[in-house]
Amino acid sequence: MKDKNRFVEKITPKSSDFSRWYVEVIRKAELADYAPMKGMMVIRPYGYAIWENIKSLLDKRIKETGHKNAYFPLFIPESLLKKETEHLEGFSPEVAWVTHGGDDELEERLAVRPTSEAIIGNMYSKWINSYRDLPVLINQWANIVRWEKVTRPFLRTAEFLWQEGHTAHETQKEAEEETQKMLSVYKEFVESELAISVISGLKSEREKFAGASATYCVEALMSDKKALQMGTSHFLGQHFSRVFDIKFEDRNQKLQYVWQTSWGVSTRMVGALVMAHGDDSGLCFPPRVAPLQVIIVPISIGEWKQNVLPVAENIRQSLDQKGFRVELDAREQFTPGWKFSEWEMKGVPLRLEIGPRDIKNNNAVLVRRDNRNKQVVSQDELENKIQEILSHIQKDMFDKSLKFREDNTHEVEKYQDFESIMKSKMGFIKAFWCGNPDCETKIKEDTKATIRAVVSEKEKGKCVCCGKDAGFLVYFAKAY
RNA sequence: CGGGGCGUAGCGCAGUUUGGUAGCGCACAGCGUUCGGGACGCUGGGGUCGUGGGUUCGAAUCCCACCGUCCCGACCA
Repeated sequence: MKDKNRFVEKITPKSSDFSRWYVEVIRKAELADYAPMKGMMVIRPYGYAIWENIKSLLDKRIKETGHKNAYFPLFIPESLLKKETEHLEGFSPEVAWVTHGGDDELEERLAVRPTSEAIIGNMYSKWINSYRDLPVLINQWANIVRWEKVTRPFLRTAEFLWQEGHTAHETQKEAEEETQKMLSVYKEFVESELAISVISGLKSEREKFAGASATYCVEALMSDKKALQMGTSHFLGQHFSRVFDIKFEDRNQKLQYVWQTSWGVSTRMVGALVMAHGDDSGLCFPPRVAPLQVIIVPISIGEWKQNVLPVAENIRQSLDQKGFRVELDAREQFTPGWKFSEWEMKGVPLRLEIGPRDIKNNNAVLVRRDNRNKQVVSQDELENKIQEILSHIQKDMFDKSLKFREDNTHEVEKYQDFESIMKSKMGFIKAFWCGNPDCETKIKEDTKATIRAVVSEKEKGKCVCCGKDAGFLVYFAKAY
């Protein structure tokens, strides 16, 4: 009887059906819900809080590296988008068009931005005249619409939130350095705040951004051993500046086109947190971005009811004042056990239990979400202990992610091994590639794996596919 | 966008084969007993059966179209 009830409440185990687990945990933890339009979701308060934390931490890093925020229009005239053909061809299948204003048909239809290179390029051509105007270092936080055919909450939705940086520079070298700089900002951000270990590198021609000279990325391995791109940084060369006529007079009084970059990360990050850290009990958030860092569960039995709650509330207040994200779950209709499971499912890093036993001894019990370790702590040293444990959780979660990535990265020389690993173990395959797109295509057709990142172009080896001399060391994986 | 599955109360489902006026568990509300790992009893509220059309005396059930969602392929942050 009790077992049956428990079964109904529980989510599908991650190990038995990853996709189903993913969708269930997102809905049950109230991160997001489906909207009535295809491929669109509502990000609920608990999910949005993670995005807000990501946003404020990343925004700080973006500003520290010299960028300023601005906002450009949601709509882009078709003629502007059409100026760059490669770019348009890359995006046209997924552009949403506005054709009417009120009842009147527009003379020129407007694209709902699938990305903002075109509108920003157009404005930069007005703003940039001299080398003295450079560099231009602008970032915007915005929503993006791409009419995707296959969607999944957070990972690929028709509308998503992101940050897109767009910079213009005097020299190629400076723009290339900017591209690398932002790539490393992303890598450090994902690893230190999201506690997800990533690889970074260059995209192949086939995988790169439409219109870019070079696309770099950070890629992580999710716990089903498929790869997820978590951020991109593009070196755009003078591609867009020629198209949008972004010219400046250089130090020798010659007219030049600017060198550009663009880079972005999106709400996909939230999906990555779910898939990288979650387990059969639900979500598990790293403390740095967790919506709640500490949940206080009072054990208030019988006559202790009057005594436990005030103490719990005092603890909540003092932790709150110290800047911890903390809540007290004082709901009477649920038992402590129920609350334990509930908050574990919602991924709160640390649970604080306080009951009659603890109050007698001036203690509290702290339980970690990531490894369930339990310890009794004196109420007098709660703050320090919690601070310490939270930082341990952050570190341990990253170490676990790093180990997972390393354990699931396979160095392969023979094509036969490549195929069998992709069929069974999955994960990253680190191998040599000759650079021929035909090999890339064959590998994709045979195994569904794609090149996630080129990590070195100077190594010497034999192509895992054709066996010819190869200069590229690359990571392959099945990707989201 | 192709191939397949699903859509019935907030969630999970039964009912559809064989048409006859909608049900179960959980959740929710009230009262009481409980509370250190998903408590229990009694009482109660909640449904245009995804949407629109058709067949029929009568449709959750049969037919058509559309929408949404999930899985597998082709395309992508």
